[in-house]
Amino acid sequence: MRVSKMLIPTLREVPAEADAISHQLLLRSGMVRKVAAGVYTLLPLGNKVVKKIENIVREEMNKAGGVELQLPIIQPAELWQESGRWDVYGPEMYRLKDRHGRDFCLGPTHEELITDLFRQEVKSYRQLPLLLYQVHNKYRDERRPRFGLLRGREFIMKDLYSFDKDEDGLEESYHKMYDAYNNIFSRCSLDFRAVEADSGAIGGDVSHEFMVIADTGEDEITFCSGCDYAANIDKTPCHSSGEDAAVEEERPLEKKETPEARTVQDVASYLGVDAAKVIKSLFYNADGKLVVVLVRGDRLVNEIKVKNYLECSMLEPADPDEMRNKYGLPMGFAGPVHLREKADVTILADTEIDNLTNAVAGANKNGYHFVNVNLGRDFQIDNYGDFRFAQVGDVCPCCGAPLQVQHGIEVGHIFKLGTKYSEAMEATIIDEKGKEAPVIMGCYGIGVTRTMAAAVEQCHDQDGIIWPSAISPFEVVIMAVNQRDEPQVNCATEIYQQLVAAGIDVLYDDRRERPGVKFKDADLIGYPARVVIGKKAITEGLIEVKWRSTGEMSFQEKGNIATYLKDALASMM
RNA sequence: CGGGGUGUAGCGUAGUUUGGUAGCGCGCUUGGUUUGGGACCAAGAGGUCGGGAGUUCAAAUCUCCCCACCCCGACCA
Repeated sequence: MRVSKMLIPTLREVPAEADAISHQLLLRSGMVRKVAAGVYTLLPLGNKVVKKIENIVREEMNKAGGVELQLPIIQPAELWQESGRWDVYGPEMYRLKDRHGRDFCLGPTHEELITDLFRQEVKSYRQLPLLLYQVHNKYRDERRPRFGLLRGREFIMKDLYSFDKDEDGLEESYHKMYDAYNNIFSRCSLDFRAVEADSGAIGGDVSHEFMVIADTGEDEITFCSGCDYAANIDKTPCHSSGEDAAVEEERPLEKKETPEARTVQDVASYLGVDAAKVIKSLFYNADGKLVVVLVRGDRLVNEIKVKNYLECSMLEPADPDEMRNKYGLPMGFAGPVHLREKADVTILADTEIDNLTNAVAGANKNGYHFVNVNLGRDFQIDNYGDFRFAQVGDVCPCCGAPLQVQHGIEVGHIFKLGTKYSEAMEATIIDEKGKEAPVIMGCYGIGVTRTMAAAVEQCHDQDGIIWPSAISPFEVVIMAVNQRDEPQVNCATEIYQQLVAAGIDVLYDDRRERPGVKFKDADLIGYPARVVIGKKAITEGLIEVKWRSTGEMSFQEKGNIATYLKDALASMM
């Protein structure tokens, strides 16, 4: 392909709307353009990257026994009503009506459609296992699309659904996908990690996320320095570190004035104590019931753990006005002591609260805190539990070694669904004994466009993108220093044709631009290899090759160039 | 949805406080010179100043309403 026939609108300056580095570079390198918030056009180069990722995904899915099909984007409401998700999904789902007033949605996901297809077409265990997948657009009206392609409202996803006759079959399908996902992201040359994850609203008990490691990632993951353990921080269990506070004699409860000290930090510094000595009391509305969660002042409440413990469908911070007006509990000064006298409230305490002696807690009076608060003597709780977020240095739940924390971008997520959808939608199969039972399902997603953006987040420098060769829009860019110099042009054309013939994905920058412009664009776009035809090529038959990732430059014999590039690129895969 | 911010040519921006009829850099077009890291000279084209209403002799600038986009939070298979 020649640049003169492409559309590669590179930008010299960073568009003001882009903050995330991948967003900036994808715009500047002429790969994508924004159409609306979270909606993007893939320009030729961006489209090519997407196709390369999709092909890797397809190859690995097919290798694992997957079969590709394509489900519609427009989906009838009836199927969603059947699964119960029409009412549950909320405003994130794009809903529309046809001319007859019938309800439809733009598919945010495809469990309903695949389950519907399955129940109509598959009846017998003999047809299982079945792994069906598609690579298609998904639509989610995110409250806040952000970071360019990392969180869009329209995006490309590969989703595969597994159908098995029993748990063992599901286990096998799940492992096939787990392995395939590892292969996919390895082939994309990404630094990633598979981590245990919360299965969330989709249901099921086992779930893994595939995280591309990047400081800018929205997710946090914990991993062990001593063993293989790795998990989403939402899911990481916290065990007591064993470092019980030094045994201290309980001192008498005392109320102290702490004007304007609302945050743990304020209170701790005002009273001159460590934040870990303060009991943080966070009030929640859990399906309409008031709940307070107590954690140490230096800890954060993990609302997912609270929600899972309470088995409630809604958990949100209690309304400060209601707290004050209805119960007389002032925000910032509320605490567990004498709390029950004021409100009917469930009191949950993180396990670490048990270790506190002579702690500090809000006095439920504006401008006051209690000091020397002791559990049992001064307040009671309903239950202990693990309600906090893990932190760096916490003990690994598997081996006890200290945990590390990194940020990541979720590019893949695999779930065991079980019978959630097959039961709701009566997708059953006949087993060996002639008995009818709901089919056992799993679902496995990869965000394709997100993977492209994640790769850029991870692979770039101050000059631009550094594509891993497997997903680069082209493997090699070739150019003449002077596109008006006939010998150079002839030589460049000749080598370009050689490379094409050798099966290398090569782009010829045949623009009559000055070399600096073409060099800058090559660096910005990030082709793995750059071939330059200069004077030396004409006088000595030596061709310059420069590698984007290392900056390494060398001269190759004109006759060897295709072989050299082919070998070098192969060794990078 | 709450908080904050920004909308001026394709991109980046000045001008807004203190109202006087829009400027700069890059890019684009034409001609010429140049050709190993975003060239130079000359001549040009390109703007409903996000939209609407209002105040005023006069609005990019002041007032009100709306919209879009970005950031933080909440939310999220």
